[in-house]
Order: sequence, then structure tokens, then C-alpha cells
Amino acid sequence: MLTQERKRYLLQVLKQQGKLEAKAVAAELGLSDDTIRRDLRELAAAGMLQRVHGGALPKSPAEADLDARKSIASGSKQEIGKTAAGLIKPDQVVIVDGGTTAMQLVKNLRQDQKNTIVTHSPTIAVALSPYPLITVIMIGGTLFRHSMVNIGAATVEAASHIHADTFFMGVTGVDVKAGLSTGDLEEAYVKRALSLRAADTIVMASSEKLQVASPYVVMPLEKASGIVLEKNTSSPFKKLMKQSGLDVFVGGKNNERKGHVL
Amino acid sequence: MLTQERKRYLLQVLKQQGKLEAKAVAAELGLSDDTIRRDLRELAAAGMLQRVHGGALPKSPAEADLDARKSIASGSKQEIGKTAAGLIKPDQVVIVDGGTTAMQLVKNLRQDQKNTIVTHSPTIAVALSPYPLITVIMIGGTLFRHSMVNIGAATVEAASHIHADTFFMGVTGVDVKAGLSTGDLEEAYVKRALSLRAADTIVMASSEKLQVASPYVVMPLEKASGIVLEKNTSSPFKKLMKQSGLDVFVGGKNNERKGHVL
DNA sequence: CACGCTTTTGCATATATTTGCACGTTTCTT
DNA sequence: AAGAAACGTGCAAATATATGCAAAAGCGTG
Repeated sequence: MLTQERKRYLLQVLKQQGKLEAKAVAAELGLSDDTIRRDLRELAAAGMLQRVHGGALPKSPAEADLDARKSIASGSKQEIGKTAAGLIKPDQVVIVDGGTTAMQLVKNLRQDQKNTIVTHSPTIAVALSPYPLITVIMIGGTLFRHSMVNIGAATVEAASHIHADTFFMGVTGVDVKAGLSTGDLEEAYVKRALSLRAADTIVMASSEKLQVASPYVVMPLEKASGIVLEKNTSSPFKKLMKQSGLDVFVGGKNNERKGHVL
Repeated sequence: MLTQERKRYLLQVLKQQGKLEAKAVAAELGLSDDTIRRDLRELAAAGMLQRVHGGALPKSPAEADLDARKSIASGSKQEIGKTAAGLIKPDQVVIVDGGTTAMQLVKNLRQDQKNTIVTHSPTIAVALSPYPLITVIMIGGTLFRHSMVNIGAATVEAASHIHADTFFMGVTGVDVKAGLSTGDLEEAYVKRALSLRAADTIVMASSEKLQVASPYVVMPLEKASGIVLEKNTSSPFKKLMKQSGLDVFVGGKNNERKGHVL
């Protein structure tokens, strides 16, 4: 690979991803870290990018073509949201939980996606409004500000009238012993109720949620059908999930569901 | 994640959310609190934000793009919203319709206002979330994008379990002969249902809605208890309203309700 | 093709930065 | 006033960086 070609590639990565990690690119191109660092140093001297410890960033934040709102999410949640969105098949009826990870799922839907999405989060409902082919059904209740979801008896009751294919659930704790857990009792009830209304429940969990037990248990791990994880989740943990009977989905791969009917 | 990238992220959070809690961000990014605190300290030293105990705030309050939308509203709707908000008494349970005028009502609530607000609009629910003392109850249903309100049988059914003091209703047509009307049949049903669940129904109508008949009738004028109008509405029209038995409220005046029990 | 020259690349070493933790202090809450 | 939470500082381990150097590859000239 030519040096100049490589430099152009670096700038392209920067524009496309909004950031660049020297070590990762070096590994990707099969070169030493030093070489990439040298390139970055030179590009920075030429004013083409801003050199930072560990890699580089666009000279001005605005220069990334990323949707500003998308980039506000930590890369990990964005990755999980994208993977989860990819699991939704045309014309399915899915329930989408509240929370930032679920929000990333919404942001990663395709404009031409045709589905019915049920949610008990007004924030998610508002975020869904730009997608013309998606029918949005809201479940009411008492608004719980902390997570911006509706909770309470009314929510559980309203959910009982729904039958969905998949429930995409966010939790704050995923642990083999403690199961799936969250920080609020009412929220746990609602998540459980929603899970019962869907043929499959798929958990979305970024790394900081793993092997953590929150105060209120939603359900044991085995009750879920699958889990979406970050690509770089440790293999032992992925294995644990599989041993609990869950399908494991990570970004990048071709995620064909097997073992469960969608 | 790169250090500088994280700092940009912190600033972005601050701009978008108007505040930042160190601990919450640390958990979200899977880093120690110390690291975030260090970042905030450095950003504060660089004058990029204001450090406060527990997190950070934008350097100048104006820098949050929060209230940006408030100023977009036409003066007339803002005026009507303010007048309507002033009619809400402490601890009342009120139903708030969807739409831009209702949004102005929300924006004009006081931070220390203590009420229960019922709404079938996810947009309104989200807008209400910054008011700590307001209990928000959402009525679910199928999202009708055009007005960002939930409609359909589920909405009407859920409404039937509510008893409120006042319903603040938006309509697209107010006419003595045609009554109160709107542009969508389902929306009309919902408005009617909500009206029946409140002791009083107060209509919010900016000048362009007056003496206009929209396709679907919500109810005759006399069924409403009051109407909020712009200050400079023609006196004959105000008189017509009074003759139909409605209390007329306009901005600036001391709006004491009389003739109807709140 | 041989030769010297330049460029590029990877390595070794020394230096700098980042990060999490421990500990004592300050600030908030009740 | 007491307890909890957040804070700053110093420190050590991990990581990233700059620099000098040498090997390898590319280049032009004769």
C-alpha cells in the first residue's frame, strides 16, 4: 500500500467515523503503530486533522458527516442499536423499550422500513415519527421521568391487549445468577409484562451492564430469547449466554436467527 | 474511546441536555467517575463549561438549545398558552391536548407548579418532563403523526378511566353555527371523549381558527366551559362566545373563573 | 547492472499521557 | 450535627508518543 494512498484512507476513516484510533487502524492495515502515528503527525502538520492522544479527530466537530444526534451516543450503544435494528424483519410487530440503547435502535431504522412498533416511551414514540411506514402504537401510563417510560397498572393493563413478535428490552443488569434486572420496581413489572406479550424477547446490553445485578429482577436469563452485545464482548461471557439458551447477536456478523421463531 | 473524543462528547451532552451528571456519564461510558471529573475539571479550566457539584452546566444558560423552540412559536400562540397555563390551579388534574398551542401552555408552566397532567400526546409528555412537581399521565393509542397525538379505540377506552378538572382543548375551527371542529375524524372522537372526562373544557383558539369550520365536529360550542383567545380578538366575536355561555379568557387580564366550578 | 541517495518502515529506548485507586477534604443532605 | 456523596491529590500501572537508528525498498544516474 502506498503511503499517500494510506493517508487518504486515514482521512476517509476520519470523515466517515468521526474519529480514528491509531492502534486499530494499524492492526487493520497490518502495519506498525509507528507508521500510522507518523502519518497522523504529518497530516496534522498539514492541518488536515486534529491529532489527539490515541488517534485523531476531525479538525472541527462539524466535519464528520455523521448525524449529530447519532454521534452523541457512545459508539457501543450505537453499535448495539444498529445490530438490534437489523434483526427486525419487514411487517413484524415489535415492542421497543425506552432508554438510550433503544433510542439508538430507532435511529438506525431504515426509512423504507415497514413495521408496527409498540412502545411505552413517549421519547421513543417521538423519535419514531419521522419514519413514514412505521405504525406507532403507544402504551399509556404514568410517566417515569428517570427513564422516560410509562409505568404502572395502566401500562401493564394496556400491554395485555398486544401480541407482538419481538420485544427489544433494555436492562441495567445482566447476570447469570441474578438474571435480568433494572433499577426500578415498577419498571421491572412493565418489562416483564411486555416480555410476556411478545413471542421473543431480545435484550440489548452494552458492556457496562454485563455481570451486574440491579435491585429489581425482571426475569431469569433463560426467559429471554436472545441478547445483543458489543462486538468485543469477552468470549467467555458470550459462551455463558449461549449456555443459558440465548441467541447472541453482535455487530458486523450476519445475524440469522436460529432456534427461535420470529 | 479517545480522551479528546470523550471531551467533545461531554460538551455535546451538555449542549443537548442542558446539564451533565458526572456519575451517570461515567456509568454510561464504562469509565471511573474520576476520569469524567478530570475531564470536566479540564474543560472548565479551558472555559468550555461551568463545573458544578455533581456534574457540569453550560457556561451560559443561553447556550443550551433548549428554549430555542419556544421562541419559534408565533407570539399569538405563546400568548394563548400563557393565559391557559395561568388558569391551572395548584393540585388540579388537567388534560392537555396535543398541538402547538398546547405546547405553549406547557412551556409557560411554572417550575414550582404542582399538578397532574394527563395527555395523549407523546410530544407534550416529553415537554412536561422537566417539570419536577408535575405528575404526567399518558393515554396510549395509535400515534397520529400529523398532530402527534394518540388516537383510536384504545385512546378513548383509556380516557374513560380518568376524571379531570379541566381539559385544555385545541381545535382547528371555532364557529357559532358549526361548533368546535377539527380535521381528522378519529381526533374528533378523542377530543370528545376527553371532554366528557373533564368537569370543564377550555378551548384554546388563535385568531386564524375563529369563524372557521373544519370537516369533523367535536361538539357544539355550548358544551365548552370557556375559551382562551388573543387579546386583540374582535369584541363582537368575544361577545358571541359569551352569548354561547363560554367564559372568555384573554392575556393580560386577571382571569378569575366565574360561573363554573373548577 | 552497480552505485549512491532518498524514502519508508519497524524496533528499541526514553518520555509523556492517561487512568483507576487510595486517602484525606469539602460539600451536600437530612 | 452526622452521614453520604462528590471532590482533589498523589501515585502506580498501562498505554501512547517521540526520537534515533538500522534494515529494506525504491529511485535515478552512469
